[in-house]
Amino acid sequence: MAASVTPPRGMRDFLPAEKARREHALGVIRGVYAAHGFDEIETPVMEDSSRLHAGLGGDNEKLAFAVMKRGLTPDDLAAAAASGDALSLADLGLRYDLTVPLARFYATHRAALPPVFRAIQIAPVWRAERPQKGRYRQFVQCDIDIIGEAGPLAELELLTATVATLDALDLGDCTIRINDRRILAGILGSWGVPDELRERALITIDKLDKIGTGGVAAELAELGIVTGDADVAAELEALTAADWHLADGVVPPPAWLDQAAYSDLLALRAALPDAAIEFDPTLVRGMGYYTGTIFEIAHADHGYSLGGGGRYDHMIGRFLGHEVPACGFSIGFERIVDLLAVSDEARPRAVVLVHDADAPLPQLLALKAELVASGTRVRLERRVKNLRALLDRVTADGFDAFAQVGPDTTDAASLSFRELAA
RNA sequence: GUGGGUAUAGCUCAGUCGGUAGAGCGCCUGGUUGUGGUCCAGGAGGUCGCGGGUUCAAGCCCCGUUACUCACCCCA
Repeated sequence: MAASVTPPRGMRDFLPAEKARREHALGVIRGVYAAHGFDEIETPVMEDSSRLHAGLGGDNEKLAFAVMKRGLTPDDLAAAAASGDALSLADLGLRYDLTVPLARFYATHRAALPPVFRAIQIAPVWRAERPQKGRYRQFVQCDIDIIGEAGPLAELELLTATVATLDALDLGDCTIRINDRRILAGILGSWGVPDELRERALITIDKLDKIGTGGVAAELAELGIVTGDADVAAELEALTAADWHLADGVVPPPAWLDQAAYSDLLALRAALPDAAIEFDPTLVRGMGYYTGTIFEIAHADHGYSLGGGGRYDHMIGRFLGHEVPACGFSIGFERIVDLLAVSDEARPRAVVLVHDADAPLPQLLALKAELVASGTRVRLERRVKNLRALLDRVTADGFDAFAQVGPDTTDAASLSFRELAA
């Protein structure tokens, strides 16, 4: 078997059934997002290499696919080899998320955009990771972002639209975990964690559900992140055991709790009483650019998240020169598409016309044209020895009925359709 | 980047103690069957992922390698 015909590692072809399923889901997501007042945009799959490596992507920057400059000379190669900087051979790269391109897009087009811009981006991104279940090297993200709104209205609209989308997709048992970077900063501050170690500390805290409070405390100590006499394990224990239902809060509030941030989260929760939203003071998001609220979609049946987002008030300033507040929420399309029940959406009747190999082409085309004109989806199939295999296949492909075309068939009315059992 | 598993026909997979390659489905041909969703017979199709080694003999044992896959790290 020739190995050369497989798609690139971690990237996939989609057969008709799977493609249809994906497009259906995308249609639902687009529809809900649009109904909530967001406008879809598109940006190139590549960005300048320097922009992708500006320190905004966290670890994802290391996973970026680079695109080599055209017309490289042996001198260029030698210089790169001498400096050990392979990235100097690249001037472009494939985007590893949709947020960095959006910030660049906004900086470019702000004059043509409303003061508060609500964007939809549904597009593939690329990361050179080792593929595994639920993880690919090319995958689609469905982002909504609100740029130019500093207040909680942005968070509320994003949460509302996302919850409505998950609902419309009929994904059972989803919970949205929320936290605020300011709260995390408060915890780290109370432990005396120096600024330069905070990102690393957050990564460790993020493992809480896997390695437990003791494990996190041990790792923090091991890495030299917490050196003082703070009893990290005990505090984490108390913090995870506390009843955080965002109703009245914990009384009395812990000393490290950022009251302003916490009040904001309480307000969000109160404004969306029907949504399954849970405050989790240990929720961390990998991206370094978040500045305030952070969200993550958890599903009861899966260890990984189905999406996430948060507020990133300083990123656009990196491109624009002055600060513009922004907040976004992303659904990981690949991770939800497999969870969807196959929906029997209303679709046009689809029929198969089985004809003999020597059937006159004008007859077939006329029959097909007549049915197509009436709004029916039509597939022509040449008769085969074993009809069952053919009928099973077209049934699986979603066709509803079939008819045999004979010499006496003059128009669609003279066809005798038999329903295909689903 | 670190581990484990897998690799045999177009597809899904058997292949015993090492003895020259098998099944089902699909495909082709002929027949059968009320314009036929049935059944019967026959046929085509395989460098056993790739490269070494051991052996009289390797799909099977050993070493290497590649791909796929699952998990870790990290992430959606």
